[in-house]
Amino acid sequence: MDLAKEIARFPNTGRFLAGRLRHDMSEAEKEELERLVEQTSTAGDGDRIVERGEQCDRSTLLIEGFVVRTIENDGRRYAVSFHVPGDFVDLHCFALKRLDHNLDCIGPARFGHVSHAAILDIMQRRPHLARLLWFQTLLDAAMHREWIMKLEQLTAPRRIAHVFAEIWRRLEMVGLGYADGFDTPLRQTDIAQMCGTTAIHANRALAELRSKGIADFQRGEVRIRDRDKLEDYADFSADYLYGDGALALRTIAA
Amino acid sequence: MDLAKEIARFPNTGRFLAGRLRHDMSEAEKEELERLVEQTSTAGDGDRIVERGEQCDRSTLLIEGFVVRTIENDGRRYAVSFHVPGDFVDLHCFALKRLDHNLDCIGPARFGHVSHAAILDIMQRRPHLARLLWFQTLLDAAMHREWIMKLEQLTAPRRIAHVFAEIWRRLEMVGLGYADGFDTPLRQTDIAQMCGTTAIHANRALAELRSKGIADFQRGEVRIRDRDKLEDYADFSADYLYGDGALALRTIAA
DNA sequence: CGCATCCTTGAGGGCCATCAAAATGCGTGG
DNA sequence: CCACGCATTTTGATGGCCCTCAAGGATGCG
Repeated sequence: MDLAKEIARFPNTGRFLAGRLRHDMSEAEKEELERLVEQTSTAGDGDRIVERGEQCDRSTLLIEGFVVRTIENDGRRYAVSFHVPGDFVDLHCFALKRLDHNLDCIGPARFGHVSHAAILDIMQRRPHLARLLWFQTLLDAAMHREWIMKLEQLTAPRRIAHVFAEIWRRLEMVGLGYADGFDTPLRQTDIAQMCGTTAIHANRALAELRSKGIADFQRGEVRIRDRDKLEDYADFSADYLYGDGALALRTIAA
Repeated sequence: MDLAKEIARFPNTGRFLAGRLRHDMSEAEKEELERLVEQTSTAGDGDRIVERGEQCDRSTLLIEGFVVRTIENDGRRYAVSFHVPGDFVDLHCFALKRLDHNLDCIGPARFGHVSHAAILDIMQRRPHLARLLWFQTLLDAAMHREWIMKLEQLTAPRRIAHVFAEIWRRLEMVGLGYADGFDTPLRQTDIAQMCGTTAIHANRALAELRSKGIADFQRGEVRIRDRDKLEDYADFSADYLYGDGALALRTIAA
């Protein structure tokens, strides 16, 4: 499957589950999904797309840009996950109705909106596509679990290396990675929030990654010479992303 | 809704979503769910119910006992979540097919088994019930997010207090909590693994909780005098459990 | 060129990991 | 009933990671 062609044919949804189960979608399903996007919108750096507790009757697909999920507490912000283009950032809102967290843009972003009524219709008419949607929400949970282990286990530099390894793989799956790294609007503060540390310590940890030749972060440009070295250092194994590793599945029933 | 009566009428599934959306289930749905359990089984302390990577074609409902989800790394075990009776411990396996983690018993437990074929059938025939199943898998994700924040933010004693607060609330929802605390087969080692610390430090943290009068853990018996004091100390708010807090929903469409 | 934002560096102290060892509780069997 | 072994819990001492307060440099924009 040629990803560039997919994106040309399906400008809003061409990256949905790319590198994962997109190959298991029929032409009809792809067209149906693309039609689900009733409306698109844009937002800028720091904009809040969804606020904790607000009731929603539609879900949001990230078409371009970066989004973080955050929870606020005592005025401090904690990031619990992040999203790349092609992700349905709040599909779980379909069943939860109110979210337990916020969705914030990092850098400019573009979104597609899908009403919950339309998703309900899909569930009944197209169970296979519905199951793929469910799958995507479970991917989020799998990534959460990996983050929990990462936080329980790794030191700050290794956590950052782990985040870099994950971002790089996920961007590659949707055609946005480079051979020697990736670009991101993330600041050091954002990285710190994703790794449960302070911006100051994140800065020192980044310096260490640089001096060890593991990853070079410079104002949003991440350059990595040796992927194995990075992934070894971070104790990273991409299985949990359900791409083509040990846990991958090729098709899904119904 | 009288929980004791529910459990008498539905011995295998009477605790499913109790305290959450069970009130939104029709009689027919409750009966259908109970019938889904084709088989039950028991297991003992330390038994592994599901192993990372193994392919499964049925899902498991925890009827009695405690279960933790673990990921192993370098011979060390990390707990990423836990389950109480009434939880579908591996419902996500329905869409993921292979799990990214293990499911281990803490103490003796009893399980019910539901085939994926039966769930698929439910999706088409009973979309409302299917959506409740989806909801339960998303609850897990919401709890994961809270754990991430907990690990990013709190010191070891506060993390433990947070875990206690969560277990207590969840046991209460399924009729297994007491006015002054709860009982659990968890050992100090298990608590340490859930909080990303060592057994030794967990022991000191538990001593601190005891001396501060926040919680008294003695060989699986947790006694708490003042719930507000505990929850304040742990910075715990039960909203994310989607019980009857700010994020709760009363009914779910379809 | 001034300002805001982001990044970088230094010093002191607290939380927690690690190594080591002792005490407690519990079931088994003599 | 007591001795014994085992798992679990408890205590002590040392050192490292990381938080905090503080201040100085770099970058980009109007």
